[in-house]
Amino acid sequence: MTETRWLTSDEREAWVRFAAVLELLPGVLDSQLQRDERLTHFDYFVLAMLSEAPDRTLRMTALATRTNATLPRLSRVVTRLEEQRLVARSPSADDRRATDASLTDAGWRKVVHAAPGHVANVRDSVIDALTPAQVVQLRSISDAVLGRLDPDGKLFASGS
Amino acid sequence: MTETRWLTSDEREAWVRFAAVLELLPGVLDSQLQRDERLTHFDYFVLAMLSEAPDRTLRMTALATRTNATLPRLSRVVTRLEEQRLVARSPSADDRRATDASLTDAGWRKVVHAAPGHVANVRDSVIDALTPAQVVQLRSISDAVLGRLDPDGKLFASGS
DNA sequence: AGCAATTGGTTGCTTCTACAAGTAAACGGA
DNA sequence: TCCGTTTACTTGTAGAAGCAACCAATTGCT
Repeated sequence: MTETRWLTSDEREAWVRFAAVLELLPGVLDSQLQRDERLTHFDYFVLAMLSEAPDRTLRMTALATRTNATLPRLSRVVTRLEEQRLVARSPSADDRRATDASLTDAGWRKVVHAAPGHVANVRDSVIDALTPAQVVQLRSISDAVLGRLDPDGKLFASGS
Repeated sequence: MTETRWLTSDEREAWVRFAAVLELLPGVLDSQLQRDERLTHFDYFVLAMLSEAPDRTLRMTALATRTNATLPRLSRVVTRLEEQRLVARSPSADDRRATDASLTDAGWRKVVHAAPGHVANVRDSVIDALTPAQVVQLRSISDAVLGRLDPDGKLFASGS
């Protein structure tokens, strides 16, 4: 164990505030969608990823990668969404181990209905609080951090 | 409902990446502490807040505010930490409804032991991925967002 | 003083997530 | 071709978080 490099005061101030955002923002995102659409943010994200995929269909593993979920987690979420008839499972044609998840018409309507409120919330909570320059900075910063968190860039098969 | 203001491409790129960070970072923070110290990040933060307080003691409500937790959540976490003898509860002197939470000596040693690894992880995952300029930008951005998430600034009684 | 409303905290219940184990299909040598 | 290994997914189980209901102490109004 080498000598600890403590944070400088600039670093500490940035980190403390960023950590607070990290703690608060997920709750804000979740509660708007929960209140207005009875969806968690993760549910919404799953539906949104499917809505952008060819045929509105993805294999479970691919969907798990895009949403950064573990497979067990995704499996349960898809089960729940399936019970609500927003998503349908079907065995994959080319690999009988695999399962495809597809957005149903009802699921598509749900995403379309939910998107405006969600976007408004994202604007309200984050984007509109920033200057255009800060938006660009946030992108670079997030890129840099993602480089550490997700070195293989698995999370970004598509631009989303 | 007025016309939806969709995100511009700059905004979308920033948001998608930031959302990914939001999804990944908590897990990274948690697992290092879990693995090395058997603490969640939230546990650690509770202990850290106590360690900085006068007499290493805070009222439950004050501690909940500083850690941005609901009181039910904090109550259970403190129960758990109490079982591990890291924290002790005592009835407050001036208000018999209130409860003070104090760091025990073992709790203090735990924080001191855990801090270097945690700081190293924060450096590794975030700070060292950024230029000094970006660290400053991150602070401003977080401040701006916090202004929306936490308009009353409850979260920042102390600088932490 | 006496009662209603508020504040401080804990607990019951339900939902969500993670980890680990289990099943089934597919691949890859000997 | 047969068997061991890997891949794809599901399920059992246990830990954590939120909401709402709850009790106890305090404050404020009359």
